Amino acid sequence: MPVKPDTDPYYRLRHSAAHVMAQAVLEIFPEGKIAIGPPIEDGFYYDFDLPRPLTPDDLKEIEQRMRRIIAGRHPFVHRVVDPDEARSLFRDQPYKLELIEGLLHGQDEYGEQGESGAGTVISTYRHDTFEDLCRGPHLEHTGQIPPDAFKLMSVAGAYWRGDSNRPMLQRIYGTAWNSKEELDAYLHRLEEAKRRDHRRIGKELGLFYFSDDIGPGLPLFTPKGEMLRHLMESYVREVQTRYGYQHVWTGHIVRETLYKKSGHYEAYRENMFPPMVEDEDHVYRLKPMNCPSHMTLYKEMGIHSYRDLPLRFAEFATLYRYEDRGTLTGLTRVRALTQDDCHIFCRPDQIEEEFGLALRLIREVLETYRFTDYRVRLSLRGAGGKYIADDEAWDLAENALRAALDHYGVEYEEAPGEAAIYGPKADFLARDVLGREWQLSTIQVDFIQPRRLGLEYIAEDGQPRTPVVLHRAVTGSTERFLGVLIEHYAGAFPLWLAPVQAIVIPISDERHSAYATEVGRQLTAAGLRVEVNLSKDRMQAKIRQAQLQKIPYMLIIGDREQHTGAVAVRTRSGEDLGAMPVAAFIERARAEIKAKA
RNA sequence: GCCGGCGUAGCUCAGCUGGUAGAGCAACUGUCUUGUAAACAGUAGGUCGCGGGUUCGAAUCCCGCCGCCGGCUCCA
Repeated sequence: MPVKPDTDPYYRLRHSAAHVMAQAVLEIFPEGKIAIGPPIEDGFYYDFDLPRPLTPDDLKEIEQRMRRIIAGRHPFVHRVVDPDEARSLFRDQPYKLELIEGLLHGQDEYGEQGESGAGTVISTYRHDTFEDLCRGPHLEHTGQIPPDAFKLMSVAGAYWRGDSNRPMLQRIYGTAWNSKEELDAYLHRLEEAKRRDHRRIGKELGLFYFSDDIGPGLPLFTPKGEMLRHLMESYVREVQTRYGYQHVWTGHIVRETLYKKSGHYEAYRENMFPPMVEDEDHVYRLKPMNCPSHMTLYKEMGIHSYRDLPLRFAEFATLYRYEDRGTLTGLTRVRALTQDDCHIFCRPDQIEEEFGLALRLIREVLETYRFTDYRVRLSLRGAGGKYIADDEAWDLAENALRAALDHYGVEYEEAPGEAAIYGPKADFLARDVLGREWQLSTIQVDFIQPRRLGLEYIAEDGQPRTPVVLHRAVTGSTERFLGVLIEHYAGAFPLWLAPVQAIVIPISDERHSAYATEVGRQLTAAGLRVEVNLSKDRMQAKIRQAQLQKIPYMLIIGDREQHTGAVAVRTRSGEDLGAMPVAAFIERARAEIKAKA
C-alpha cells in the first residue's frame, strides 16, 4: 500500500532508493522499460519490463551498483517540464508516456482520477544518469541513502496498472532505513513473523494439514485443531445467544435457481464451484454464502409482523468458494470457510439500533481475543453509478451507521466509494501483536437482496414492506480467524482455548505412572483437557516437549507429590508454582478459564 | 488465473558440472528410573511430487501436469 510524503518520515529515503535502483537496473538492461516506483510501508518497489526474468543473482548485482551510485553523492535535481518536452524525454518509455497522458487528464500514477484535474504540473527528478518522471520529494543527494541500511528483498510479477489484461511487469521489492540497526530490526521483525507463521505453528502443534488427495484450500483439522474450532465457535455462539441472536441451519447445497433470483449467479458465478446436475430442472451449487438461504428461510416461516422484527439468524455453516489457486494461503485464504455469519431482518428505523448491537458484540469478542487495537472503516457510496439508486435509503443507512458509531465512541474513518453495491458497510481492521492488520468483523447494510427475493413484513399501517437486511460477521471465518489467532498468540493459546490445557509428567515411569494416571483422570473428570506423558523419556525431555507444544500447565509428579496427593505446577512461561493439592489446581484452572484470561 | 521460485524419509535439510540416495530430530527395540527445556545404544524407514522424453545410465538435463512459497489480480 502506498504511503504519503507528509505522513511517512521514510518517504524521501525510500523514494530516492527506488530511483537509484531503477538506474542500476537500466545500467544492466539499457533497453529496459520502467513503470512506477513508489515508497510503500517498510520499503519501496519499482516495476520494470525487462527482456528476461530477474534472478537472485541479479538482485545482488543491482545492490552493488546501487552502492556505487550512492557513493557518487549525486544530487537529486528537480525540474518542471512542459508536456511536449516530457513526451520527448520519455519517447522510449511507453509506460511513462501513458503516465504523462494520464497526468494531463488529472490522473495520479496509479491511473486514479485525482481530486482536482486542473493545474497539473509535470516534473522530473534527475540524479547521475537517471531522470524519472516524478513529483518528488527526494533526498538532496544519493549519498544520504545509508549504503548498509537498504536491501532488495524479492522479485514478483505485477500487472501494469494492476490490470490483469495488461502486461505483467517484474517488480523488485526493497527496504530502506536510516541505519543498519533499523534495517536489522526490520529483518528481525520479518523473522519473528516467519516464526509465528500459522502454517508452521499449525504443523508443529499438529493442528491442521492440507493434502493433495483432498485438494488445495481444503484444510483437514486434527483433534486439537477441531477442539480450537469448536471452542471458538461455541464462544461466539454463546455471545450471540446472549445478545439475542438465534441460530439456524440451512445446509450446504442450494438449487442454482435461487442464486439467479438473488443476483449472485450473475455477480458471483466465477467464485462458485461448478454445478452438480441432477437433471436440467435440478441443478445444485455448493453454498458460497448464507444470505439467500437465510432469506428463503425467512420467507418460508410465514408472514412477519413489524412487531416480530428484528429477526437475527446466525449460522456456522461451511461455505465453499472457488478461489483462484494462486490466491490460496494457509488458513487465511481457503476454499472451504466457516463464517460466523448472521443476517438481521429489520425495519429501516431499526438499523441504528441493530448496528449498535452488532458493534457491542464485536467489541466484546475482539477484546476477549486480546485484539485491543482496531479501527473501523466506514465504506460509503461514492460518485460512480454502480450503486443502487435510492438516495433516501442510502442517506438513512449511512446516517444510522454514523450515529451508532458516534454513540458507542468507536473511532472510524470514512471511505467514500468503497461501499458494496447494495449498501454501506463498516469493516473492522484489527492489529495483531506484530502490528499487522487483519480485516475480521464486518457489518453491511443490504437494500437490494431482500427486495429481489421478495421478502416482506406487514407494517403498522397493514401494508407489506420490504425489510432491510444487515449482514454481519464477528470473527469472519473460523479458518481464517484461527490462522490469525495462531500468529497473534504465537501458538500459546490462553487456557480456555488451549487444546491441551495441562500435561501430567511423572518423574519415573515405573514409580509414578499409577498416580499420574489417577491425577489425569481427576482433572478430566473436572472438565479439563489433560494429557499424561507415560513415555520413558526423562522428565527434562517431557518438559521440553510440553514447552514446545505450548501447553499452559505442566504437572510434575514425583515421590513427594505422590505421598501428599499433590501436583508440582510449572507454567508455560517457565514459572515454578510449587506443589499444590490437585483440587487447588483444578480451582485455579477453572477460575482462569472462566475469566478467559 | 498471471509472473517468478521451489517440491529428496513423519519433520528440518544435504546430495558440485548425470553413475540408481544421506544427516539430525521423530518412530521402533534395548539399557538406564530419572526433580523443572533433549540419557545412551541399536533397528527400521525413501516410487527422490506425478507422467513423458534425452542418455548405456536421470534425484540431477528437457517437456507437460499437480502442489507449495513470494507477489499481482480477485476477495458479497
